[in-house]
Amino acid sequence: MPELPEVETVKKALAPWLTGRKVRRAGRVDAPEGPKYRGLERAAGQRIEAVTRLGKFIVMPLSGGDELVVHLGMTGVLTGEEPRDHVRVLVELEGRSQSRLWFRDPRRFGRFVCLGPGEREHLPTLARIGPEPLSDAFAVGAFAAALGKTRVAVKAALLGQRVVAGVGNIYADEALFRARIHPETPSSALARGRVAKLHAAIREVLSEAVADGGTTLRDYRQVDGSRGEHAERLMVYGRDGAPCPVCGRALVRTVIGQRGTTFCAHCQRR
DNA sequence: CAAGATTCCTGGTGGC
DNA sequence: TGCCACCAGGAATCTT
Repeated sequence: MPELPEVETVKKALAPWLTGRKVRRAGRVDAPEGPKYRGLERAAGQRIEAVTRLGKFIVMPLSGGDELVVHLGMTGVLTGEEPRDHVRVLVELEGRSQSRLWFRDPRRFGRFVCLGPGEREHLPTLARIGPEPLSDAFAVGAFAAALGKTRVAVKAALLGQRVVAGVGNIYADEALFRARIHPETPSSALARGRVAKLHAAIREVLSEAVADGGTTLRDYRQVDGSRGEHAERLMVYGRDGAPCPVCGRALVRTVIGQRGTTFCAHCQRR
């Protein structure tokens, strides 16, 4: 799924293309009216001042004070080449070259909206997003304090986006494996040393995946259509039944917070 | 408020 | 081009 490394890769490709361009028109294509595509018409006439990322959200501040916000969901793809089907949003830019940005999203779990000042409450997760894991804002002390506030499974806490931004199902499993932490461990039960290991593991896993251009399992693609190469380096995600890379015992699968979870019951302890 | 459950959606998969 | 039930999953929304 598109998580921080995938969205970061997309953002890097979009930034040189879109920054400074003026929106001629933006709107829904093959999609029903609704909160997932709200307010797009308002982007017309405004210049894209920057292409940034907050967790899994792509945020583009506009010259008129609004902002375009995109979440890729599970299957969302941003592209400069016209897709054959499942186009949800089209943004037309002023100028002759590369003047169309398409949002293709077969499953429609993604969002593409234009928000005015103070309207981020329309995206509650964005409004309460946690610190960026690859920035200095992600401090061990604050991470420990946030984890200490709840007894939900540590994996569920990581997926919540409030303790740390941008971690999804793939990298939660990978980080917990590296930190040798059982995914069902109550968040607040983690000793400080283990929190520090998890903090480091999250940063390692995400930065390595960013260097690989993300993880392509099925739908995710870089903006130029190429695959992210991190899939072959995954140690546990999607590998249930395969041998643990460390101890060789079969990796097991369970469900935590309605999410498939793969881990090593021997190496990862509560 | 916290925590868990449900919902959205459709391509891919596996069983028959 | 066989048919079809079932699954995956991020975030919003609903329920407890």
